[in-house]
Amino acid sequence: MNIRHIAKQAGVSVATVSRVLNHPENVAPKTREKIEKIIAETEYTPNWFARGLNFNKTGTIGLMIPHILNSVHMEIAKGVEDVAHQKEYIALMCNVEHDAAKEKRYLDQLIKRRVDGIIFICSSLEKKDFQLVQEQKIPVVLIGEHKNSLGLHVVSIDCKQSAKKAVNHLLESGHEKIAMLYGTEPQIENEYKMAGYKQALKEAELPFVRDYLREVENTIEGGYLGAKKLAELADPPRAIFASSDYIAFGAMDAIKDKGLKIPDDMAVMGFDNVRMSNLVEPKLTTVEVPLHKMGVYGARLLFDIIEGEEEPETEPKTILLQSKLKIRKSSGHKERIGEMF
Amino acid sequence: MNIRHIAKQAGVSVATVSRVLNHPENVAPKTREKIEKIIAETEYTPNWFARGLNFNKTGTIGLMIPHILNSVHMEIAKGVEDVAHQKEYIALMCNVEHDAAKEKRYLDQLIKRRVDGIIFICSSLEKKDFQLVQEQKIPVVLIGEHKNSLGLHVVSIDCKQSAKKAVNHLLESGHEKIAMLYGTEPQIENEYKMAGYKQALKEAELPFVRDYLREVENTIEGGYLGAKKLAELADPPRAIFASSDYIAFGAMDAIKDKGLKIPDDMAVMGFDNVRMSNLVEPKLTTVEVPLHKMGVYGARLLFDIIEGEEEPETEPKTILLQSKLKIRKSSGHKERIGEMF
DNA sequence: CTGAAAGCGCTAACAG
DNA sequence: CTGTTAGCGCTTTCAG
Repeated sequence: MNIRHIAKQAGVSVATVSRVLNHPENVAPKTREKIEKIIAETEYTPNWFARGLNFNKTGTIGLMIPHILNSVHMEIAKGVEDVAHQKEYIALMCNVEHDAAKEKRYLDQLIKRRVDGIIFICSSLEKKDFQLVQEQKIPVVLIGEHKNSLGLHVVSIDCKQSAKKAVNHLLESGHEKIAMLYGTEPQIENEYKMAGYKQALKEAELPFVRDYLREVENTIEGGYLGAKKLAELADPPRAIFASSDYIAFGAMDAIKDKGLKIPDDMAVMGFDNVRMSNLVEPKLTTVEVPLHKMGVYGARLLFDIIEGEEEPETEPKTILLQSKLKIRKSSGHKERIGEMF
Repeated sequence: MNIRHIAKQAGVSVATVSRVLNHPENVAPKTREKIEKIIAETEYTPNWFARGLNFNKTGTIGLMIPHILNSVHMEIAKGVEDVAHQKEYIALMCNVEHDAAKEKRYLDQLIKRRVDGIIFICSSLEKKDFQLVQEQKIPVVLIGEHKNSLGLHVVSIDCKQSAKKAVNHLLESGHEKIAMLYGTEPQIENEYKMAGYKQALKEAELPFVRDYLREVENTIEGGYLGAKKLAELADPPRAIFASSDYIAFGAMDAIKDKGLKIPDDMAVMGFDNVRMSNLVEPKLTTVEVPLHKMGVYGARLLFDIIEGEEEPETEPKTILLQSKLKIRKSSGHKERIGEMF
């Protein structure tokens, strides 16, 4: 069923049918109605490839997701999908699994498929890969901090400041021996969080203890293992700042398994404020990150560029959103203030 | 940069270039190498639309996901993506949000884009929608039980039996007043789970109490609200069987808020065995569902059909996978048996 | 307002 | 082994 069938049935040329599809205003109402009727009856839909061949517009954006089983990333993805769907675009979600090679492979696919734009969530790609995309004039937006973001639009929070805020809260709650469990992935954001941790300690004039800083897999299991090691130290810390809630969940489990009490023996602080963080026991103090909003803002920015509102040569934008402390029981704050801020 | 540029640079015809791309064995080694070199240098990639126009094969499958923030669905999706990626296919993941209209919209898109196959996870579509797809000769696999699956390949567990098994466990643990909280979505599977619940009661010759059966949103919040109502009943149940772990999590939270002890005052049983289910307190007894495996099997089945191993007119297959009880503390089993089975 | 025809980039049958 | 050429289905000038 193609445009010629329709044309024949309507007794017009293919050009006319094409017109009612693309510029209906240039067709006489009578012929237009006739053609529209036939189109409806036959449920004809123009061949997508033929269309793409002419337009080089696909109504598709690419979305790189570090890991589709991590609800932090999926919250962001949901934000992107929400606006994409509303704009009648479709988002090709790519499950990158924190693997630069896989991300690169997906990137090639996306370029090949001529997507109209790409959003990277916490990408692990390097500058030269992004340049590849820019050469193709494909608009790009990064969500999450990135070292190589120069020249690219970015939507993010300030990881370093947020981490600092978190550690400061632990300090204010009376802790001095504070450890940090930071995830291997996403690498760059966690480096910034680590920097925030170190700076907070420094400003408090506390020594930096090498043993208190551990890299772990960014999973519940990673957190479990990391906290276990910390608890087994000769001089164990009294508080743990985890770079993600998942790590914190694992840490809490390990602490309990060691027979220690949270927060009395060891306090825990997470990062992200995923839905489960106030269902574990004790409820987890954490840093609330506006995940969904980041996705929405990122997508809006991308569509502004795609739809040409934004001049392509304009200065790249960096949108920095605010994080907030969510104070709950796990951090052992002195007063019971519920959820501050 | 198109095939003609390459042909010109190599001093050959476009046909020859096309050949080295598609049937390199039919090209003289010398010319082939020359052309391959130029292709590599110029980083030429054939226009995807032009290709699709000729082949009507896209290297893409559609994947309908009820809700991308629900890790149960995403585990399945991950299974699908794993095999798709390995087969060098790309999966268009569609976030349906339990909304039949949105699912239909996505379906139209997928058909328009000529995907090579579609996998539906717990679809809410009706028979006639599936017929639409079958008319287009697009292979389809359903993951999750479905009333209208006749004539379609299905990969699933037996929800009714699994639910029955769950309720039986509660019965064996000494409970008699057992309530059920079932999620609005995915509708059909939950109907089957409910049937299992009813049958288990019947076989135990226990009365069915209308108030003990509540429909709630399939979320933590839904579970919270539902359990709260149950706890406020004049004659409250002593155990709750939830149709999903998320509902169970919410229920546990509500029970605790009411000042009741789990499992002594009220036992809780979930369904799915999501990662968090042994991190809540007490650890949640639940039904383990082989989510990832379901995705893998579904995808394999689909690719068998796509790649023609499976004759299109063959009898539709139904692959039923096994669920298992995961017995933990929340159900209040008499003996401490750890995680049975 | 409508039709004829060129062309988008690629593939494959056909001839050589 | 390679080139010519006719499509694939659609859009869009250009004439009329």
